[in-house]
Amino acid sequence: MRLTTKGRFAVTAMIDLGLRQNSGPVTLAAISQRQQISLSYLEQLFGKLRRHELVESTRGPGGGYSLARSPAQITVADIILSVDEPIDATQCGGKENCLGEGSRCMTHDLWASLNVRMVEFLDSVSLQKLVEDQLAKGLQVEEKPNLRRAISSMPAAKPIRINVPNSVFALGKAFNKT
Amino acid sequence: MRLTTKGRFAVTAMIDLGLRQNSGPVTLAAISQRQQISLSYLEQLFGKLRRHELVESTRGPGGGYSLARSPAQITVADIILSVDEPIDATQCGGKENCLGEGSRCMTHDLWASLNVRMVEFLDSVSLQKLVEDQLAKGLQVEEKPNLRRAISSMPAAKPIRINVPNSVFALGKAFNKT
DNA sequence: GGATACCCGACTAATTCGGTCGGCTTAAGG
DNA sequence: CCTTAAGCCGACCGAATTAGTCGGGTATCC
Repeated sequence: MRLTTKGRFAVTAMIDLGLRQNSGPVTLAAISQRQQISLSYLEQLFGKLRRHELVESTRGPGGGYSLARSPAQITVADIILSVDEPIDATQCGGKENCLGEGSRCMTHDLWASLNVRMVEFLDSVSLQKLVEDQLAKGLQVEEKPNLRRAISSMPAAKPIRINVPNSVFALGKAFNKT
Repeated sequence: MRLTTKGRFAVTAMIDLGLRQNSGPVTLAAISQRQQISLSYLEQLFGKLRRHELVESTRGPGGGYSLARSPAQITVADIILSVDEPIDATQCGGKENCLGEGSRCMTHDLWASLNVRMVEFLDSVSLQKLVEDQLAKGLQVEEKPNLRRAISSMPAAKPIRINVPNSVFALGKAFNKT
C-alpha cells in the first residue's frame, strides 16, 4: 500500500462523480473545473479506474463517466489500489530467508501485516459514506441542466473555454498566437 | 501521512536496534550488514530519528545508537512520521473555501480524517510489540561480544571490511587498487 | 460532417528515493 | 598525542514516481 496525493485526487474525483450520478454521465471536463485537477491527468486516472471496473464510460457528446456499481459497493481501498497499483514489493521477493539464513529479514511480514490492516481500514470506508458526508456538510450539487444534449436548448451557452490547454484542443487555426 | 519503503527501512532498523538495546550502543555499520541497508542511507534516517528524539547517539569508538526511550513508548507512527516528515499538504492550504466559494473542496477534511485514522492505527503498534513479535518468531540475537572495547580481546578479529564503500573509508593508501 | 466526449501514448519538469562520496567532529585507548 | 572508530553533515547522483502537457486518435450524437 502506498499513499500519495495521487490517490487523493482519485478519491476526490470519485466523490464528485458519486454526488452527481443521478444526472447522467459526468464529463471529466466538469470534474476538472470543479476539483481543480488537470483534465489530462484525470483522463489517466479514469483510465485506470475504468480498467479496474469502478467506473463506466459513455463516449460521444453528452457522454462522460458513471459509477460502475453502487457507491456502497465501492471503497476507498478500491480507488487507491486502482490508481496506485504498484504496491509495496518487499525487496526480498517474499521468500522467507531473505538474508541467506533462516528468516532473518524481519520486515516483509511485518510490513505485510501492517499493509493488511491498512487496506482493511480503507476498505471499511465506502464511497457512499464519503458522499453522504459531503451532503451532510451542506454541499449542494447544482442540478445539471444538460442531461444529454440539452446544451443546444440553452439560449447562448457559449462553450466558454476558459483555460484548458488540454486534449480538447483540436483547433489549429482561429487562435494561433493572438 | 505518506507510506513508502523509506518508512519501512526506518522501522526495520529500529526493530534491529530494539532487539539489541541491552548490549550498549549499536553501530549503524552493524545494522547495515544485518538488514542490508546502505550505511549512508541509515545515517540519513538516523539523523532524522535523532532529531525527533527517538534515538540517542554515542560518538567515538564503541559508540553507536540507542533508543531514546523505552520501546513501549515508541510507535510505528513515531518512526514513520520522523523519516517521512513532509506530510500531505492539502494543496488548498487548509482553508475551507479552496475553490473560491463556500467550502467546495471536499478533499482536505476527508483526507485529514483518513489520515487521522491511519496515524491512530500506526500509533497503536509499539516498537516493543514488534520486537516481541520477532523474538517470538524464534529470531535469536547474537550476543554482542564487543561491548565497548572487547574487540581487542578477540584472538584475530580482523576488521574484515567486506564491501563497504561508504563513509567509513578514511584509508587513503594500504588498499589503493589491488 | 462537425462538435463533443472518451481514449491513448509519448513526452516533460519537478520531486522523491535510495544511495554514494568525502570530509568533519567526537571520543576511546594505547 | 595519535590512531581509529564511530557519528555527523552536505553535496551529489541516477532512477523512479508524480503531476501535467500535448497531439493525436475514435465513438457518437446532431
